[in-house]
Amino acid sequence: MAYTIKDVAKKAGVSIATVSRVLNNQPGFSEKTKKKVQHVIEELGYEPNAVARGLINNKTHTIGVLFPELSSMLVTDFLNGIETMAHELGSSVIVCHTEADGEKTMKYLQLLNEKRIDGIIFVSAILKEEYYNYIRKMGIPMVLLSTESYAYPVPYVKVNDQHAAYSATKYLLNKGHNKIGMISGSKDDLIAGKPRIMGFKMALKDSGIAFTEDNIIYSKGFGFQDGLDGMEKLMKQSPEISAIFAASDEIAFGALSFAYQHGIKIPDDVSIIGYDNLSIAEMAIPPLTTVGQPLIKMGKTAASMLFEMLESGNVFVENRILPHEILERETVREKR
Amino acid sequence: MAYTIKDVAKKAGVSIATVSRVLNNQPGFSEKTKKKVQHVIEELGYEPNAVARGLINNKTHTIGVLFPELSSMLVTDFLNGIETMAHELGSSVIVCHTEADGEKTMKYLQLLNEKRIDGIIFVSAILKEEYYNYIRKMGIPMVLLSTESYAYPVPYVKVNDQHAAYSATKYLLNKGHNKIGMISGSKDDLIAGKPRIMGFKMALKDSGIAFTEDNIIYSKGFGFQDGLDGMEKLMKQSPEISAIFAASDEIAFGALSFAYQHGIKIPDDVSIIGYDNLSIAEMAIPPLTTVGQPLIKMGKTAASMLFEMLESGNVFVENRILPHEILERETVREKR
DNA sequence: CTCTTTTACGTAAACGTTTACGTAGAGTGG
DNA sequence: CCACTCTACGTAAACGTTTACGTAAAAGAG
Repeated sequence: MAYTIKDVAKKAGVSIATVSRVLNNQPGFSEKTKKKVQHVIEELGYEPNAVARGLINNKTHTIGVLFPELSSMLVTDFLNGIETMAHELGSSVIVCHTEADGEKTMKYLQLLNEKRIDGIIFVSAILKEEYYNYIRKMGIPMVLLSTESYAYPVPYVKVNDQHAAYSATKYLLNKGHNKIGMISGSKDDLIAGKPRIMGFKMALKDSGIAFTEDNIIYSKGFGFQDGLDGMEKLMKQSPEISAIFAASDEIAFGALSFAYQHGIKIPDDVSIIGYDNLSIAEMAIPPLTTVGQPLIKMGKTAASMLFEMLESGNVFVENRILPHEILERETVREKR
Repeated sequence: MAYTIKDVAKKAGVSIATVSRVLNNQPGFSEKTKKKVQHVIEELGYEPNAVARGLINNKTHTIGVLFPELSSMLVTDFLNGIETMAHELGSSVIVCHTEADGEKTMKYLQLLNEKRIDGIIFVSAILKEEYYNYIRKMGIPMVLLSTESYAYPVPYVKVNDQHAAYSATKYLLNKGHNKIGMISGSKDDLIAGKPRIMGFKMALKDSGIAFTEDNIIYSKGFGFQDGLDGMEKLMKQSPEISAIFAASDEIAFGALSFAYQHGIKIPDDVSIIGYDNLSIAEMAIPPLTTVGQPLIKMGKTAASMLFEMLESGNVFVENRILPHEILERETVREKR
């Protein structure tokens, strides 16, 4: 069994209170006893028990992160950012993947509650009433990452999807394209679906280009297969378009693949711009032009916000809208 | 503040011992009091404090996972498997990314020790003496994932890299190629580097093909850039080869990209087989033929092993060599 | 030199559980 | 109806810390 504070106290010939004080740098000990205690600690290799500390301090220095899925490539970077910042601030991260399943999510929340974690980061999913109420009862701070809640006052960090989509579309317009299509995610998705569609439409409108429903494909999700299918439909439905805005990089990969399989040259025949800037975007063939979210930074920011709330005791903190940027690579070409 | 067992006891008119007994289904209470207690629990929404439980039971139902980096695409699937199995078995997962930094790793180990986690999964990195000794002192079980230790008796789960590399090479040979190159990782990497090189050489030898050092490029790591550079060197150095074994999928992507940029047709001019079967392998252009590791399954297996050790109290458990498989897609072609 | 303040501790309670032990009452066998 | 065994509890200690409170000695003020 590992040594306890008692062992240290006994060996150093002081009380456990004194040991605790030097451990936590609280006033009330002389330089001499400090040296003595530290020496014993060193000698025994004593390390304090965070569980016992957690019990009395009501603080576990652990936060929970809920992802809908661990397979999406977005989460890697988010997690990376969160973990880096959390560790920097002295906390550990427990990951949970809910598979976008309400029941599973509630089970996880219960587990996290029992573990008495300090805070929650909720990623890329809709914050249902049930979740919100439960977390509220837990009485710990929460921040949303890459999602937001219209119903509840929960701070979030995101990019402005509508602006970003607007930028992407505008970028294509500026390259001389005027027949532009979009492969969007679900139009019922209020977080990642609708705003991007809105941004797309708005950019067209602002450029005086008529929008027709034929130019947009609504897929179910934001995955590779959706891109593959979406591209097929779009090409059939609107063969005249010369550029496409894909609502995610994975969709763009699907579109790229379909194009490759059917002899459509990218960007010669049609230009494609993606959304996300996943690490593999630059590995694509050809390297994918995309509007990038600062994924790692977003993760870091979410973690910082959480710790800010933790320290200040505030239940709310300012939302953060991080800037997107367009990464010009090789899937978009000026229209001749 | 959340309710405690005392609140439940008082409200139910029993002692805390009784509440604890019904919570843990230990004998010593009547059906009637059980109902009564459960009713109060329901009513208050009481949930036990896992921290207090951890303190007295010396078990936190939490395991730690150490990754060298969270950005590699392998970890997503590993983590997915680990988290799924751990959760199934009632434990949470704390992720740590050590950035392959010894000092950082030790810091993490110390943190995990203080948190009194139940076990450790150590992924894709060399188990240094320092780490091993420390974990040993912690007195908790550990399993290695996608790595192994020659120096210490630690159970691991892996695929047989040498066999897998042999299979990959053999696959190319069977397609009629006899000038085969390899872009390997570091030859000093005893886990992922050397065995794959050995398998490659052995397959050539068994087919009676002379091996020349010109046909192999030793890169530093297993990333995209390594593939890009490696392909360039290889093409310059040995233009006669018709097929390439890439020691990782990311390397293969790099090679694919270089080929694309320089008008080398894959698989018409040269065939490529990768290693890993990352989820993006099938999104490549063209879809990447590769020898696949069952990544998620490996993660699950590692977690199962850890829990087996935890339950049985054994310090050791059988190693698991999981089968690899060749995924035939479109980057390898029969040689005319 | 005396009185007060400060310093440097020690003692013990508290955090929320589990569990060994004790005990009163019910049930059982003869 | 007695002796015994169960059953169904309650009491209190323990897990490893932190911290409020008490106190003796040292330091400082006059």
